[in-house]
Amino acid sequence: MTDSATAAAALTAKLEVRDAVSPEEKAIIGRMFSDFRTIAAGDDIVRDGDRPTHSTLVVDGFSARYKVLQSGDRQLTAIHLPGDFVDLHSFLLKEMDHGVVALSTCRIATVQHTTLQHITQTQPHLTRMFWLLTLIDGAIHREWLVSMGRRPAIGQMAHLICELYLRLQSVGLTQDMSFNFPVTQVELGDLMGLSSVHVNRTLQELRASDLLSWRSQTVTILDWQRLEDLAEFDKRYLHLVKEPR
Amino acid sequence: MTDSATAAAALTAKLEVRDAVSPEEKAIIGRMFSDFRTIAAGDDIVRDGDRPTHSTLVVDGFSARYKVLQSGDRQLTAIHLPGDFVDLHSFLLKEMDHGVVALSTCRIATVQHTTLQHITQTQPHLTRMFWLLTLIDGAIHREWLVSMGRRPAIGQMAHLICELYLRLQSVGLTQDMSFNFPVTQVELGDLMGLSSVHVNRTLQELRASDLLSWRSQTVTILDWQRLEDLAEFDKRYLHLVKEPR
DNA sequence: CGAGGTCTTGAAGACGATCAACAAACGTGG
DNA sequence: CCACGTTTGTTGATCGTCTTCAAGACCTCG
Repeated sequence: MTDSATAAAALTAKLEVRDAVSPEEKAIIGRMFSDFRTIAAGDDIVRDGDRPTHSTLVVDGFSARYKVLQSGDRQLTAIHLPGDFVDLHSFLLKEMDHGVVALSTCRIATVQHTTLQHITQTQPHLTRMFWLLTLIDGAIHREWLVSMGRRPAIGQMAHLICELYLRLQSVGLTQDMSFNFPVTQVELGDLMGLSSVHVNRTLQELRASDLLSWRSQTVTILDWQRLEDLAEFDKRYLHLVKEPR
Repeated sequence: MTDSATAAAALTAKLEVRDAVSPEEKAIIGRMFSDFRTIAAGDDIVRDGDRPTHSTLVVDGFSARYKVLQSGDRQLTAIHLPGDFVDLHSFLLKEMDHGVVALSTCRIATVQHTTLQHITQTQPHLTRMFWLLTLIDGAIHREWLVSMGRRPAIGQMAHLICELYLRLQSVGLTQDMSFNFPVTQVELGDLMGLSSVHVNRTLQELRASDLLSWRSQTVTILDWQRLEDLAEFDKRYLHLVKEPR
């Protein structure tokens, strides 16, 4: 499969979970990506303050949005899986107000903003689908706010695992109850607003309760029901429902 | 001024901060609202689980998005000022994954989703402006994630005050360095993921440092520079820049 | 003037941070 | 394929921020 076809397939898969994608739309998506590149883990995909002329899609690998404070403390505000745009919002926001870092080696593809502009002029339904993608980003942000504000660390961790499992499952990246998740405990801490030491202890608690196992970057959920209960996980916020939009 | 004109003016003001609005677009906005209502403080404007057939704009008053956990703990995930849509996202997300509550008495107006649908079919630029509004919501969510995850309570509080000041100023609702903010300390706690007791002590600290005063719902910023420094506030995330979108 | 809500204060305790050290795993080059 | 260096994970001890609980003061509004 060509790079272009792989990128298109990843995006189309994500869209088709939520609505029908017409042959014409598939053709447009099939032609829209260019500039395929591989980014090393730890490198920036987009930098804070940039004014990109294109938006970037993750074709393979994990990346994250982040902001850094003067103290050096870092907060990751979103995590991107294959098929996710890392900065579709830069099309209209123009200036990046955060960076995007590759958490693992990432294969990426880009769409020119001029192409997106043309789509908004001629493809109302496809425009709404892209708008929808950014709305789901927002819904996830809200759920993370609840996790950070009101869930204890173990509930927050459980919630994150539930979310990742469903998001990965929706794009075919789970095997039974497990998935690959190549992040360190420091990164997990930056994701959840915790110290890496506390992440470590929280994970031990989850393992001791036989809720999950996590070895060599593979997470296996051992008891979905109890994990979901612990997290008070309600998947409606992921909007994994296929209907006309 | 009629209800319809007031709603249109509030929305247009917010849009014109970020991009030019054409006469035709103004005319469309002038006709799009209906169903003007007043909501009492504490009442829901939209309920979790609803499938609205319209989106709601706050014309006057303060409201907030929220989720509630089984423990009864509540987290507010966004605050809406006059001119803000509380659920523009329901147009595409379809099902509400959170509630929206009036923090003060609110005057609201609604737009039918069929009207929004028609706009997306015929008004590409206006569609992008509406999309932009939801993207700014997302940018604010991200900044709040940083606040909750990595800022101490006093920095988080300072950051919130800075944000509110600029957002209110951009729609003409500040007087010099002060603004009306009708929320209780319990609600502030729900906003920031803190207990009301800690909110109280944090506010005392801000007052003792002569950074702000807060009496009878009026916040006055006494030293913007030091407040901004304390918050590490960088207003770029509000995207208060007028440019073609 | 009374009543309910809101703010304030104190005391005690929990959750998570920090610091420091060591163990384990990984990957890189020889 | 082993050796070594670096990154990552783990543990213990101590500290600090924020929570909880409880009571009293204040304020607002009917």
